Amino acid sequence: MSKLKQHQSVPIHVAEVIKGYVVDNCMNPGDRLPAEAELMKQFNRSRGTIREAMRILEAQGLVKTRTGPGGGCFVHEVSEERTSALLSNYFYFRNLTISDIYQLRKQLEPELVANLAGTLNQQQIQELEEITREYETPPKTAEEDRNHHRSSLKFHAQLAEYSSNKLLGFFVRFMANLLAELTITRRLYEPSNFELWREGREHQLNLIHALKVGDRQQCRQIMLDHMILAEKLMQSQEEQPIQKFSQF
Amino acid sequence: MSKLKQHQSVPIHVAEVIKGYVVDNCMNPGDRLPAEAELMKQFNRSRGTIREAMRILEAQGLVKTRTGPGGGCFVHEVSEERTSALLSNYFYFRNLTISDIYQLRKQLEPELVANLAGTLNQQQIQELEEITREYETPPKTAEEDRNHHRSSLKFHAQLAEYSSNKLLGFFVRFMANLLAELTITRRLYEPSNFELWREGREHQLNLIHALKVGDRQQCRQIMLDHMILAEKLMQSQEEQPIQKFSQF
DNA sequence: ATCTATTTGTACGTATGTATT
DNA sequence: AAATACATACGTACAAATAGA
Repeated sequence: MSKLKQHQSVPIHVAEVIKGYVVDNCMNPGDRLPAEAELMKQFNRSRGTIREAMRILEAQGLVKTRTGPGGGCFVHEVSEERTSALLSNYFYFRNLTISDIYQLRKQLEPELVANLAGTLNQQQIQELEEITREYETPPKTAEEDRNHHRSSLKFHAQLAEYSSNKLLGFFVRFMANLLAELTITRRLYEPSNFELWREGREHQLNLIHALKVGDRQQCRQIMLDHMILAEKLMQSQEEQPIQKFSQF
Repeated sequence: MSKLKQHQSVPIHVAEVIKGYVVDNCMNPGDRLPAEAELMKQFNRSRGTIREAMRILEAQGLVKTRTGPGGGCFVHEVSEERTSALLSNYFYFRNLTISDIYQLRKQLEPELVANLAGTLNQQQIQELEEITREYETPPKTAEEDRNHHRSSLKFHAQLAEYSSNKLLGFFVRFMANLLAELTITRRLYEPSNFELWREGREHQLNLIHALKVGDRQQCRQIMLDHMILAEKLMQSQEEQPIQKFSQF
């Protein structure tokens, strides 16, 4: 078990073994790992080494540490923010384009809302309506346009939240976050684009209605139309690649 | 810049600042970060603290360290394995099911191969054919069946590799890896399932042909059929949630 | 409210390992 | 083969946080 893999630094190895320990013992979020002193004895390593191992696990979001008596290192559910940030970093050097993202959105978001049709409760519908109110008036400035844009993406992230398919939900939210980070000014606030703004908003209102009455096919179609429209809007910008290191 | 966020440990803060430094200076993979001694001076921190910060960045896959003269800490392109492992960890406590994954595969894989139709070169086609040869005879034992299963998933991962859409490619590969980690024995080697094995294999051969001649619609349809078949095969197993901490 | 014990956090010095020149 | 420049690991000391007496 504690055989050291060649050319792998000791802290990394320690971190891996601890990870295995968590899995083997079916530990759950909140459960406490042995204290540093204990681990020093078990691995026969110095404090610094054990601590570096802990930092590795912490960076991966798998544990949280607390000081004080009863403190220590605790198993922790990996947060969505962290995972999302880590995934963004992966794409940092890989130059995604707007069309790459929209190819996926066109596939996944209609599917997501079709699943949601007729399953949302009163409160969830209200939350969606709440968000749409954030952009009920046409944007008049670049600043306002950016806010509208972000709120609109929040609408999609919220839908993803409701999905019972956690994998689908995560992917959809991740893409919405990627787009939100761009904070592109689409110059939608210029008069020529009022019509597009109106159409986009109408889509979302129609979608909410279709979700209420549970019309799967209608949901799917509206979302697809909406994606095509949204892509058109963003494509009007130069096709700049997406590049950003996420902090957390 | 170096204002310390409250309740954020020093190493994490140092790691964040270094990350910002990489972004601000548009550093690329291979570029060298300041040496430990240098960072100790700049941040006015001890060696241990700087090293913990480095461990954090390393765990995120953003840097690699090398010993020796001319060694040090280098910016590194986040590897797919690492990202994939981190993402798996996120889903560790979230109990994904086989159907969750297949809902996505059914949407994404047909789209992926449609894009690939007529774009693959001689060598790429050969690589695919190579993989299919790994399961040209029906499996006779549980062990053989597992290997077939993994090879088949390798076929899908390889297709994803060819996609010009890096986002789509990553998602598809990630799902293939998730399924491969399951190493479920499907008892496909039992006589009753020969027919299903034959059908699945035929799909892949037909797909290669359709890719060659560049029939987008055909590619899409074959892959969809294949996904439906594959799901049926896996669903014949009890619907166990997917739970595994990825090592790397 | 204060003190005390526990546990992590930070710092420093030193010795050793390792790859390049 | 030796010198060099760097990372790796250890041990100790003390600081900070927190829970409980």
